[in-house]
Amino acid sequence: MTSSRKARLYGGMDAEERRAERRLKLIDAAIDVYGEVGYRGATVKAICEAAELTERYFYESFANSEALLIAAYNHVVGHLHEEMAAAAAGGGDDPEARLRAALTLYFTRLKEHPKPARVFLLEISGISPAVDAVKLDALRVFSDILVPPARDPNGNDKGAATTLLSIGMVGAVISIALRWVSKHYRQPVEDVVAIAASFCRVALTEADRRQD
Amino acid sequence: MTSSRKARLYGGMDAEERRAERRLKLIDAAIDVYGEVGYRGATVKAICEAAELTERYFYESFANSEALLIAAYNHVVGHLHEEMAAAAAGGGDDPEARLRAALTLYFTRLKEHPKPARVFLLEISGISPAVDAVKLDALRVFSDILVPPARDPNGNDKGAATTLLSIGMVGAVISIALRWVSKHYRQPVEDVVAIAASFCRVALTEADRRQD
DNA sequence: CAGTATTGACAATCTATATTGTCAGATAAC
DNA sequence: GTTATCTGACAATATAGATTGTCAATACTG
Repeated sequence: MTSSRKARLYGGMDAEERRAERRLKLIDAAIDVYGEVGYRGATVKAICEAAELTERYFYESFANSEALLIAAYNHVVGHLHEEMAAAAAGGGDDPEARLRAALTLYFTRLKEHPKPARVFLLEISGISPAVDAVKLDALRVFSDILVPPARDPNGNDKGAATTLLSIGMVGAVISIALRWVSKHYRQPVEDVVAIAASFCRVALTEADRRQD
Repeated sequence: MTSSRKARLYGGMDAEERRAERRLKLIDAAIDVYGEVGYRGATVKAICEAAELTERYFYESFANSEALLIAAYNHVVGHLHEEMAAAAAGGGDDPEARLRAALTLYFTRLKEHPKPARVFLLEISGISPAVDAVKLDALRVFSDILVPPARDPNGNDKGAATTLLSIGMVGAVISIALRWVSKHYRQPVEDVVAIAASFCRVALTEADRRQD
């Protein structure tokens, strides 16, 4: 008991730390592999090899492939959203400025990291209900960053029509991103941002109009 | 030779006709099954059972599952696009009227036929490069129906920026449709059309603006 | 009716991968 | 240096479904 209370150290890390490190390596490897061959083409074996770990450690951290996909997605997208939110905050109070700042960051990151880009744009669709739910959640966050939800003075939820506007906006931005990525980043970032912003403006102004 | 020139009739149909009929039954069954369990959840066996045919006939008409998915998709979407084009034509010369007519038809059909809707909205994403290509093609047609491509007086192709506008527009419309379908058609058709149209208007007006 | 083409049911095979299990060697603790 | 823990390689098993093959029953033809 006394000696087993704290796990033996390996490489200066206790059991928990080692586990966490392996988990992270698997997530990184997964992003790499998904980026190469797609989620469906990615085998557990291939991911483990890329992570320089064996299958054993895969099942130590994840119940199955899907769990890893979700973890990888959340890893990438969580980070991205934080950055976007920060960028938006830098735009001050002007909705238009916030929007452009967030979009600029989004498309810049997309261009800097093609493989993660593939994970959260492409690979995440239509895998399973669980994955869809995760994605849906992320898109809501994404939308809220671009165009913060307008609540009426009573603090009520926005209406169904406004939701569809958000959905459409995000759909447009994602589709543009997808195309831009798949065509190897033809246009400069600022051009793409301008085009995406024109769709976001619909959500911005329509939502106002409907609130009168 | 003389007697084998014409195939034996079964049920009043010659070999070719019977083959065509079975093919059609398989496509219909596939749409049904995809609508229930998704493309990935759909086994060859299940589709054959739904079609009241055996696996043999599956491989008679299709090289593999993917081929059937593509056939089913083209079947559904080809028909839809014809109808949309006709509806648009009924809108006369006014781009706005054409747009609304086409969108109204689109969302109306979506509501009338939930299962085919699932096939061409959801099931078609990220299966394989071949399927993606088919989808890409269909979306281009879809886009051209909603907002006919503006060609400059010299008949040149539209620019890359205009392409991204089309992509964004279609992305918005499809996303709205997806949500509307998955939430069981909450809003009336005309409301959804109005929202979708507001995104299409971006492509309409921006394309003009950029052409000056 | 005899003979052949066609069909339907289903078994056999094949492939691919996930998942679990084994074990020898390496590493840290004492 | 001895022992317990941990690690890496890899074998064994399980599953699922596609694809091909067999054969008797059925429907047509002349």
